[in-house]
Amino acid sequence: MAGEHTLTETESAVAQKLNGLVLDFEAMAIASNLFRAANAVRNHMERTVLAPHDLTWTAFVVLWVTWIWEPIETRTIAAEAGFSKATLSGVLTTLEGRNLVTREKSTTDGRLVMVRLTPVGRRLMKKLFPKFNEEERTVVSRIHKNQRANAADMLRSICLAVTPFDKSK
Amino acid sequence: MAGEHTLTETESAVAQKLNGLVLDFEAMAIASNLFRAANAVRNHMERTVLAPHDLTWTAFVVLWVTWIWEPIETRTIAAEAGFSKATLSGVLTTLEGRNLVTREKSTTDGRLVMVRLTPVGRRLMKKLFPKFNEEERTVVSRIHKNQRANAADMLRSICLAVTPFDKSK
DNA sequence: AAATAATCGTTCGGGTACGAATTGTTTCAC
DNA sequence: GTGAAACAATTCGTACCCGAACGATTATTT
Repeated sequence: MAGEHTLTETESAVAQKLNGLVLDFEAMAIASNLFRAANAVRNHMERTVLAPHDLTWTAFVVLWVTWIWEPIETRTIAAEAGFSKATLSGVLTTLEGRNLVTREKSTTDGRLVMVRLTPVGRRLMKKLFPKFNEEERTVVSRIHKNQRANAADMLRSICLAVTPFDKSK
Repeated sequence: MAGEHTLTETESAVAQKLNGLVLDFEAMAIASNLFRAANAVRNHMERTVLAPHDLTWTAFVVLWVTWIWEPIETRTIAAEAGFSKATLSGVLTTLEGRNLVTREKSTTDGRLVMVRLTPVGRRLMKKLFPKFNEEERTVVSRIHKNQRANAADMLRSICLAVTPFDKSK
């Protein structure tokens, strides 16, 4: 993470490549840093909190969402966690094999599948989440306290801007 | 993306799960929104700009870094793009098979591999990047202009906070 | 009631993603 | 100068990750 080239160096290099074209370097910097940050945080979490319990970031997110809202439909987990149903299917199989979650057909609608945590999964989350939140505190530690609400808002604005539906307002 | 539960609902649900424990909900919101945003942006870019050219997000990032700095060492690409050398190896093989990049051993150090764009790759980037930047403009469109520099800084602060070395200052 | 459409979770194929082990190269100690 | 240590990229094994296609179930039409 954190490439060795500075922003200005990159800008002038790009400017040379596309002589005369109008580029929004500020937008470029935000998009680029958004990914550096997300990657850095995920790697940090996996190394410090998740790896000792043999959990990937994605697996943890699925456990977390299920823990909060169980019983929960798979489509809701996917929407809440932010990845596709196809991805979720595989992750659930992994977690099921490790006896952390259970799948069962909905009794009211045969198409739906309800997901729950096993007692083992519930115990794991109760132990893990405080540690996780502790590291989340590290993540934001260099953002001024009075700027943090602002930071969350900005990230929400970015989500809104690229969400397909409801682009108005 | 954009789960159906509001932040406050989530907070009270979590609070119930961990009765009495002190949690930093602001940190939680920032970390969570960071990933929603990063995912949303990547998916948006893949659907609007990249899919027509059969490129994944990662493949595009590799092409971009190479385009700006070629000839470039593989380890530098990985550092600049923010993922592991193991990942890069696979992506380079894919891009090489599509005749978009070339690999060649460094003449001065036999351990290093230098990567370049092929003419085809260079032509692709010259056409693609302006469209990409156009969409980056969409990404930041809902952040107030006078807040954008701030946004980039916050994301950099997050990177710094979780970067293993040089935690001081 | 029987086609038709919509919706759900899964599967499939191709492409990332990582840490650990591996292979090849250079450098360092002596 | 030769063995050891350091370093670079790749390979390996496992686990995501997505869109598209699929089969099963429910809803809608007529």
